Amino acid sequence: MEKVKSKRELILDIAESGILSKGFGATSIDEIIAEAEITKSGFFYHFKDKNELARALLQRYLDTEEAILDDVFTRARELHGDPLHSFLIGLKMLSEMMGDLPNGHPGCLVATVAYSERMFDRDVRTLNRQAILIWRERFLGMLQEIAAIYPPRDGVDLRTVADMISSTVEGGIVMSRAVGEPKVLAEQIVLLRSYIKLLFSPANPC
Amino acid sequence: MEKVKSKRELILDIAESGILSKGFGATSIDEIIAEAEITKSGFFYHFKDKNELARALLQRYLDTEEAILDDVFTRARELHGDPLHSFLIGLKMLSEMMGDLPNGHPGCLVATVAYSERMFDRDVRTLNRQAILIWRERFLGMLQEIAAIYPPRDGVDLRTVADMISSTVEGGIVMSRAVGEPKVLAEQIVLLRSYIKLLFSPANPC
DNA sequence: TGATCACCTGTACCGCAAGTGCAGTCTTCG
DNA sequence: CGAAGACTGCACTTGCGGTACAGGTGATCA
Repeated sequence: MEKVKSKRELILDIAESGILSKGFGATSIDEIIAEAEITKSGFFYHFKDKNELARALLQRYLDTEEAILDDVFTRARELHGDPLHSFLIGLKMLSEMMGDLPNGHPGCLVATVAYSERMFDRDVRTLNRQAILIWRERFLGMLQEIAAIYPPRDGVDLRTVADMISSTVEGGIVMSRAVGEPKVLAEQIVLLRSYIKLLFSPANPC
Repeated sequence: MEKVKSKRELILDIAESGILSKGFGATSIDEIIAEAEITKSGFFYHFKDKNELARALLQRYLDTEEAILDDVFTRARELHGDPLHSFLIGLKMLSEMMGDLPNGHPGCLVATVAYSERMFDRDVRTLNRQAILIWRERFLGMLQEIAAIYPPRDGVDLRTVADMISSTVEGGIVMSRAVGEPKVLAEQIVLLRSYIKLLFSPANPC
């Protein structure tokens, strides 16, 4: 029984892949309903307009991203009790995960929303903003735990470093897509890892 | 005589600000011609379709970006003869420049193209790819010059570090826009600078 | 002077996409 | 049986991208 998947979920799947490859505006409802084998009325039964589709899509996307991050850093912590080392392991796992995607990372909906502000309503934009802030807090918590044991070099603000994690992923995705080299994203995460390592390794004032 | 600006340039200006705030698909030709006070025929006289507008826009954008980078790193080199120090000065200047933009960075057309692949034709996508590769070579050249004097820590590939410069800017822009905090971009460039500094500072094997 | 050209205007039209509205249908479940 | 959930079918509106083509106007140049 593969047919447990509801039409609603099917619409979300089709819309997501369309939006990530073509953008929100270029993914037509006609195209989505053709692939989902439903009618236009069927579409509007589930979503009152395209913005509601965007909202549902973003929410679903953020939920799975959060689950992935939870999983990676929980497993990393199981492999090493030390906060710094487990964080570095987590970043390595993240990098490998990104490198293993056959066609490269499909793109981040957060960036899609960020780059088409006015196409989305307040709700969608707020949801997007909240997601970034949640990532900021997540990574900041981990960094503070690290900093309590390994004092970081002066002059760096931990919140900025926390943002750097998200920023590296977003930037890496843009670069990978623009240049057509999926490996770029993985490389950038490795470089980020190298920075974190340097940042928290004891300064040796020879 | 302010009227030296041709209608063509005016169209490009209006289209650019529209695209950066709403995305390519959401910026209608009707809207552009209304603001430019020309007719639809006038628009299609200059650009045979929307894709040609995109191509011209991207080309113009890339030219000004290149001019800015040239200017910043040339001035930085005049301030300090050493490649590492002048590079660090250049990054600082770049960061300050980004922080000084009153409404934050308006967004990068390269990312817009990267995130709406299928909306643009081959020409536009190739142009976009070339731009990233040019940036890669530019920064790689500077990094090699630095590495010749200050041997970098093992395990880092200079090409990846070169990509990191572009990646940081792209990621920083996405973050700034998504969260509504213009300063994030400037902060991320400062952090990148801090990494470059650590990377090329002599390792002290105490 | 008048011919040419760049740079437009005006009008009419096409097809597609995003909706709106609403009546009807099939299925499932209490 | 009846009600609710998950749709279908169809007709219609608006806006957008684009085409086609017939002009118009001011500057430049032989």
